[in-house]
Parts: sequence; structure tokens; C-alpha cells
Amino acid sequence: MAKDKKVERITDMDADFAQWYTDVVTRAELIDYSGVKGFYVLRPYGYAIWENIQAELDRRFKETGHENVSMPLLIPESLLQKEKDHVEGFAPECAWVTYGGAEELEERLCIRPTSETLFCEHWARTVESWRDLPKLYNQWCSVLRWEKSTRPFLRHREFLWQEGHTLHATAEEAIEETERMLGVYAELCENYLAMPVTKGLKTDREKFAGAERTYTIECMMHDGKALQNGTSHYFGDGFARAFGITFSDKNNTLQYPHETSWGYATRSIGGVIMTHGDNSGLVLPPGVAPVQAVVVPVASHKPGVLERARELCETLKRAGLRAKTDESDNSPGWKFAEHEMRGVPVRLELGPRDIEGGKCVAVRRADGAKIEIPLEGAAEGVRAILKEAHGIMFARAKARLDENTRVASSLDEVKSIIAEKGGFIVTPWCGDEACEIRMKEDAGVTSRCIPFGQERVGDVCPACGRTADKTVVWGVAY
RNA sequence: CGGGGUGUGGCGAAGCUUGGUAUCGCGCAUGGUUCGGGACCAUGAGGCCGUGGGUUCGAAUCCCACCACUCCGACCA
Repeated sequence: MAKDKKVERITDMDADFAQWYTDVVTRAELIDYSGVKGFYVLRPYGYAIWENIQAELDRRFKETGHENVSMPLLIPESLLQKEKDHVEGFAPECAWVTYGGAEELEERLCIRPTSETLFCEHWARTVESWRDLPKLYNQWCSVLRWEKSTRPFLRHREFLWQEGHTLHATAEEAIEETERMLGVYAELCENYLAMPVTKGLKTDREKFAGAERTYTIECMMHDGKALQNGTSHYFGDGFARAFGITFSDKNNTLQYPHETSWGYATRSIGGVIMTHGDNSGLVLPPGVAPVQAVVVPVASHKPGVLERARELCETLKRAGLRAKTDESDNSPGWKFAEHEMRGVPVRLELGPRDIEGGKCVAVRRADGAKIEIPLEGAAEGVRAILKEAHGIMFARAKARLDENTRVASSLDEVKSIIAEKGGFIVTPWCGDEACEIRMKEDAGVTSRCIPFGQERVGDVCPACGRTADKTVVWGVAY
């Protein structure tokens, strides 16, 4: 029946994971390339995933008291220069505007790579009293970073994200905020994207330019590589001092406030693809799938079939599910393959036999299970299957994370694990950056995080042999 | 930024060595027959051969430069 040579096949993921990824991203119509390197078109299906992530996050931000704002796109060079570490970190990736019309500008303007400086400048003007605090701001926007190598979703030069920026009277309050927002990201990942996360702190070497602490959630992809999927930063009062943000406390003493920022980007969509996808294409978590259930009428030319398919779809929509009917004139087999490739969590096949029996055949993308559900109360049936799908996907990803996280006690062991198996490697660490560099040079791994809930896995740093009091998760990162 | 690969209708390829104005499959449009795992017939539309220069009577083809994509490495807040 299948005529393979006519079929646009996607590359086998075990043969060439990178090519598989590119195939999925383009054939599922998530992304199109543009004329400029690193700039991509997010097509409707890809953008819809982002909109769903956005809606979930935005709701959580508002529940935790944040307000949305919009900051300028351009940053004067002098403003960017104010915080030394920050500018050093970002300068190599800045794109500059130097002309307005035909006139060369007196001061060149950076297209924002991130907006800390803009928020700071604004707060320096508007914050005066402890009564003005905290400031809990967020903005949805795109930023520009002139990356050298680019890949769809994983590393764009321009990417969509949200950046939260907050200002607090005390360090404790700011740290609490930083940890709270990391928790929001982790919750979204696990409960909506079905991606288990490893939460922790970045080492000094890996932290954000200008941050005192950087928190991260790290996810493991299908190929065992790590993807940083959301970070939050605690800045202390460093930026406040650099930008002259002060407030009068209750005792009328001038104080520097403490600042945080946190971001979550379209990169997470790449994470979803590489966590759940398989050789048939995308597998989308029900929580963010643009279409959660697709109704495929079979023998749609026969009287009543199309009508019943539409009715079924309407029933699902009324119940709050994202559903659609595929009324295209492709063959049913073509539609099955197509919607699988696009990762639709549930397919509902409805033909004359089903209508006669008052049921339809549901096929779950995550595991291919075929389940007959009665047309009466179909929404509940679909909802249950979606819930199970999420559970199956999360469990599978969690099992992979657990199976591919290995403890090592020597550098040789780290090397052989990464060469033969990949994944995450957990070791003790003395805390010396030199050892971190050694791990990178000798074994090719970077520290992903110092995980929360430090579990002791040994007493000796594998790189230097000295006493180690920290535990670090290492890996090869995207 | 260094090294490799690629660039020909929307997609995948042939043509390039040996210069003569582009071929095939899929897709697309229209009509018809089909329909439970990528159906079929008929007719038809669609190409500045990545871009710019050069050589030549003549360039998809030869030469130079650039651009983009892709993989590996470096870098990556």
C-alpha cells in the first residue's frame, strides 16, 4: 500500500539526530528559513505552540503579581556600558544601529540583547521610596544576539522570549523571587511540556553576565545532550549601584534595592521536539499542542460521515478542547501519517462502521494505542486519553533522564561515560574553576548545574583530587 | 571565526567532466473515479539554474568573489 519512494521521509533519528531535528522542524511546518542567517519564520503551527506556552506563563506571572510592560528596542551604547560585567558578556553579540535615515548617529544604538539596562534606567528615574517597591515587571518581546552558529529554535539571532525584571527592598525578598520564578518555569516544563527538569545553580563560570547567582533548569534531550530551558538571576544590588537606583527606607535612609531577572524563550520548543519526537515526527505534549485532537473522517463521501465528524469536533470544542476536522481530500492513510508527523496527541477515526456502532477509534500519538471511545461523551474520553498521553510522555522522559544520569569518581570515568554513553554525569567538585576548565578540555563536558538538594556522591574532586564539598551535574550542552 | 558538504520550479534529484538556453519524480491547479495506514486517471500551470563579476559568438556547465543552508570544532549571556 505504501509507496515509500514517493513519501517525504524524515531521517532516522538514531542515524543522524541533527538531520532528524531539521527534518521535523521544517516538514511539520514549524519553521521556515529567511534570507538572513539565524532569523527564522515561525509558521502558524510553530507560533501556535509558542502562544500556548505564552498563555500559560503569562497567567502564572500575573498570579504571582507581575505586570507586563514594553521597553524600547534600542539601547544607547553609554547605557549598556554602565555595568562592567554585563557589557563584557554581551558586547561580542551586539548588533548596532548607526544610521537614522541618511544621517550617521552621534551615539550608536544597540539592538537589545536583553533589557536589564533599560529597566535600570527607568527605575533610576521612577523609584524613590520603599513604598515604590517591589517592582514586578515582565515583557514579551524579541531580542537580538549575533550568534555565530544558529539552529532553528535552539539558537536564533533574533528570538522571542519573555524577560521578567524585578526590584526589591531586600536581598532575601529578591532571592525568594528568583527561586519562585525558577519554580514557575519548572512547573510549566513538567506539567505542560512533560519535560522533567534538573533544577540548580550555575557555577560562576556559567552564570549570567552581571549576576550574583544564576539559577537554571536543565533538561535532557533524546540524544543525551543538555538544554538549558529557562533561567533566573539574582543580581544583588550591583546593577542598582551601577545605575544609581536608590530608595528611602522607612527610617529615611537611602538604600540600594536588589534586582532579579528571568527569561524563557522559544528555545523551549526545540526542547519539546528533541525530548518527545520520534521517527514518525513530532510528538506534542497535550498541554501546548495547537491541535489536541484531529478528527479524520473515513469514507467521507458516504452520506452522514462528514456531518458526524463535524459534530464530533464541535462536541470537543464545546468541552474546551483544541480540536479540528481534517476535511481535505487526501486519503485517510495520508492524513494519519501527516497528523502523526505534526505530533497531534490524539487522532479520532470516524467511518461508517464507527457511526453504526456509536463510537470512534482514538489513536494516541505518544504510544500508538488504539482505543475505542463512545461518541456519547466523547470529550471525556478524549480528555482522559490526553491526560494519559502526558503521563506516558513524562514517564518516558523521566526514565531516560534517570537511566542516562551516571555518577563518576574519576576524570577517566567521566571521559569514558561521555564517549560511550553521553547523558548527564554527576561528580563531586572542589569548587575551583580550573577543575571546571579541565573537565571541559579533557572530557568535553561543561557544568550544567549545582543541583538543589545536594546528594553527596563522593568526597574527592575528579579533576584535582582535592576534597570536594559540592556535587555538580555535567553534560554536553546545546 | 576555522574545516568539510550543499545550492537547478514548492520538495527531492539528473544535467556540469566534454559550454549550444533545462529533464524526471513528488507536490500544486482543474475535472473525474476513490477512501479503515501516505489511492488513481486525464489535462494544465510553474524555473532570473543562490547572487555578482569574468572568459566566450554563446555559460546551469569554465574562472573569481560573495551569500545562504548544513555538519564538525571554537564561542555562546
